[in-house]
Amino acid sequence: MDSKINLRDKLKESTREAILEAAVALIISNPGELRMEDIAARAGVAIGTLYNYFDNRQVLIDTIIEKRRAAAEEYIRRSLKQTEGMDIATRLENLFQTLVNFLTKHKTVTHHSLQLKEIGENNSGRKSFMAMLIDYSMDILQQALERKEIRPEYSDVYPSVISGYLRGIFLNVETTEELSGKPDFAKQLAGLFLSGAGTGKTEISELPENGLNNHP
Amino acid sequence: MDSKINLRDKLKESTREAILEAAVALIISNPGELRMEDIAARAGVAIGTLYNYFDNRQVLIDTIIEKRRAAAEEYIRRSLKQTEGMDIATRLENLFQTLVNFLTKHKTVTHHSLQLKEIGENNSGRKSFMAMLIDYSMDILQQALERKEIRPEYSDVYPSVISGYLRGIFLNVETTEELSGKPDFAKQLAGLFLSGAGTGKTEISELPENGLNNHP
Amino acid sequence: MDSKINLRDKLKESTREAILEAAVALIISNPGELRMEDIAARAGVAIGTLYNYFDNRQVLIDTIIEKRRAAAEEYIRRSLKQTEGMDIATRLENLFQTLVNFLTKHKTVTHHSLQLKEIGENNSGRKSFMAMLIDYSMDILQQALERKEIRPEYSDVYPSVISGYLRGIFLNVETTEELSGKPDFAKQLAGLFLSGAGTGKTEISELPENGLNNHP
Amino acid sequence: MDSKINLRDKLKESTREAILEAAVALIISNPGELRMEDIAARAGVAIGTLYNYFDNRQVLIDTIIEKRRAAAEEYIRRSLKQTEGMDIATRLENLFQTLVNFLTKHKTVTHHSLQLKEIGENNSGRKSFMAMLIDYSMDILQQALERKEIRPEYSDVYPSVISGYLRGIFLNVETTEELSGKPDFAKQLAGLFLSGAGTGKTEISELPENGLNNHP
DNA sequence: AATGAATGAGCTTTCATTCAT
DNA sequence: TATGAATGAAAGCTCATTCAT
Repeated sequence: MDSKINLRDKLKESTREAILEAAVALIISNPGELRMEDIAARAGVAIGTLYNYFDNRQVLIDTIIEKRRAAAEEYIRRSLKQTEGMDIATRLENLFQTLVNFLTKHKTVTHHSLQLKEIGENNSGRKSFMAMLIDYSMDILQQALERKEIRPEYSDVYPSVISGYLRGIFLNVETTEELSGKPDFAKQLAGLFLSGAGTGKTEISELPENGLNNHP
Repeated sequence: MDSKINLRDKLKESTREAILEAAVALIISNPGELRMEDIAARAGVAIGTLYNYFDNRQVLIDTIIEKRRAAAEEYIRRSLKQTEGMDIATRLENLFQTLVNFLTKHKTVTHHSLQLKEIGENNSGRKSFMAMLIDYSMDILQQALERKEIRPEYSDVYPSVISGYLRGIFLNVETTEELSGKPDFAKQLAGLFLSGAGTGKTEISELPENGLNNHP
Repeated sequence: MDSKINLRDKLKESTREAILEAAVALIISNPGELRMEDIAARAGVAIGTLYNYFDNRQVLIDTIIEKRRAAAEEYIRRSLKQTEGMDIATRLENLFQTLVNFLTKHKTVTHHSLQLKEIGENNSGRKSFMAMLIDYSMDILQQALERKEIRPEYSDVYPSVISGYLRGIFLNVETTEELSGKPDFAKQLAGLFLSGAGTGKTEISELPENGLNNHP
Repeated sequence: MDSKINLRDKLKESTREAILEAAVALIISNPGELRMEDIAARAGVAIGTLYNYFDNRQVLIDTIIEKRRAAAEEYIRRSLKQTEGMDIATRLENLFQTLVNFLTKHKTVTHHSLQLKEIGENNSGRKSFMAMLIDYSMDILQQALERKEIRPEYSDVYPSVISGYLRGIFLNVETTEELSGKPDFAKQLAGLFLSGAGTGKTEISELPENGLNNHP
């Protein structure tokens, strides 16, 4: 009787997973549309079954997004632990590389699940995923600032730039068909961030001066 | 007869504009929903009239996005012309500042029009807007490379990083209530890009070496 | 142009009426079920058209009930005015007869529309229809009491008994196929109410004494 | 073996009772809705179990109504036996008082079970309950007629009026919070029925004449 | 006998689009 | 050209009923 219950629970869990997988597959093949009927058909169950596992469409979508986010967080958290206390260059490279690795593995799903229009309607979508990444980044930068590994005069723009880098990685993985071929991508990003692109031929004018006037 | 036709065209054009303006107003007030009936009501015309000017809903949306993109392009093109031939620091700062200015002025509209769910379904949305910006940026970087103002060894990541900076600007404008207050934002971004964040305390390991092993 | 608008309004009104009539017909043929699809089919319009005239199913139903109630009230109010100030026998007979007449005319519809399960959910259903009738009856009895035409010692039960009489009329009309045949029905009701059924052979025991003990 | 079967039957019967009680409880708490799932949950059994005892939902509902009706019949039948052969005043008062007592005890259940929308769909609902009461009343009146205790000229309206009185009692119990307080209610009803409300100030015009003309 | 996950017909409601006036 | 009532496919969701375990 005990094994019977376990078996039933297992079946139940696999139905639930089948539904989620079907939904994910549909999101990938056609993001922006996700009909309950299609999910049911793809999962090989009746429409009513969907509602035995998820109260409504939005809950199903939120579940997918949250699972994805939790997986990403766990993946990244474990990876970043490896470089705890190390220097900024190492940590930054590791962060970038970890994100590349994760996105490469879950490319389309993560990308598309983050594009669902419903995302704007709950708070556990893109914002929290990015927020998590930025939080980790800020921790790293904070430590580096305390260790005087990075220049304090750019503190104001670090958040924007780092979030930009992260988004740049998203974009890069999305648009790059071949996942291989750019093994140094993360290292280069970290290097560029730390050492800058300039060759010294052109000096940056002092910061306090206000530069060009752009026309309205 | 000729002037009559012009007048008629002008009238027609103003109805068209009224429709577009109504749609934009609605997008701002409630992105993610855009009903033809509401657009017609707001524009003060009948639903049928919408279809006299736009074949269908998607065409109307595409028109809004394209207008926005074209306006941005014109704005940015004219601004960048001012720094043609100048040094990379000046040009980059100008590019960033121009984008800040444009986004600040058209904040909500650009932001929301880029969020419409329909965007994912055609190729003339965010991608083309970003693509335009990246194209301009690449021109600037290409010139800088030729002038040896920036380091060639990071060539591979410049596109990602620059698109990251641009996205960082988007994000910054979106989340910053006060448009003033960070007058040096663009200058700092340019400075960070060119001179780097590092203080030299930590050296970047040589590029060709492959760094950390992230767990699968 | 003016006539055009009028024509359109007229058409619109007739569509509205057609929908209501279709719904009423369906209620009669099968009370307890009322599908929007069937209403549309019977009215000869599309489902969407129903929603151009009524926000939702419940509003449509409420409209039917309210129309019926308003018609009844108007009918009864006008009829009762004829006997204002007359003696209780005349007024009571008139009230009963009026109700008989009205129900006979609108038999099934009134009956069935008052049975729709949705009635319990709004306050304008059976309760207000009966309440209206009882109010009118109480006015009549009150006047009779003041004129000493009826006995004050039964005051407590008049409301119950009168509402019972009214319900009895409902039932009688419902179950009587032939509307003719009982022309004296209302007069007899009034007579029975006023003069009682007893022949005097059996006296009613004095009121204050408490009668039989029923088993629990 | 025989006792084993009995035990099994008894167990089965108690499950059956649990289901019916659960359904009744739900009807009371929310008449107009009665979901099989809720009944099962409340009864502490699985949905499938409901179908082991009742072929379908309608049968379950009919069973509840029929049980209620049978209980009422038994209650009333036993009570009326006490006054067999007595005079009309006593018997009528007893009938009314018995109904008051029964309804007071089972107020909500009877009330609500008679409101179920499904009632309209079968013939064993309100009609049969009322029909039973009317049958008993008619027996009483028939005996009174034979004994010349009541006037034969109103014979036609006695059924309607009696059913009206009975309905009046229903209404009175439904709307009266305090069950006590009107100890003479039944007695007064009987008195009013037998002796009439009139004081003689106004005579009822002779019956055969047709009264007022109501407008169509 | 009991279970409860699975079923799917059926229902309400939405809204882009059409077309007669 | 402008109008807006009519359209109806499409979607989300419910719940009585079934049946393998």
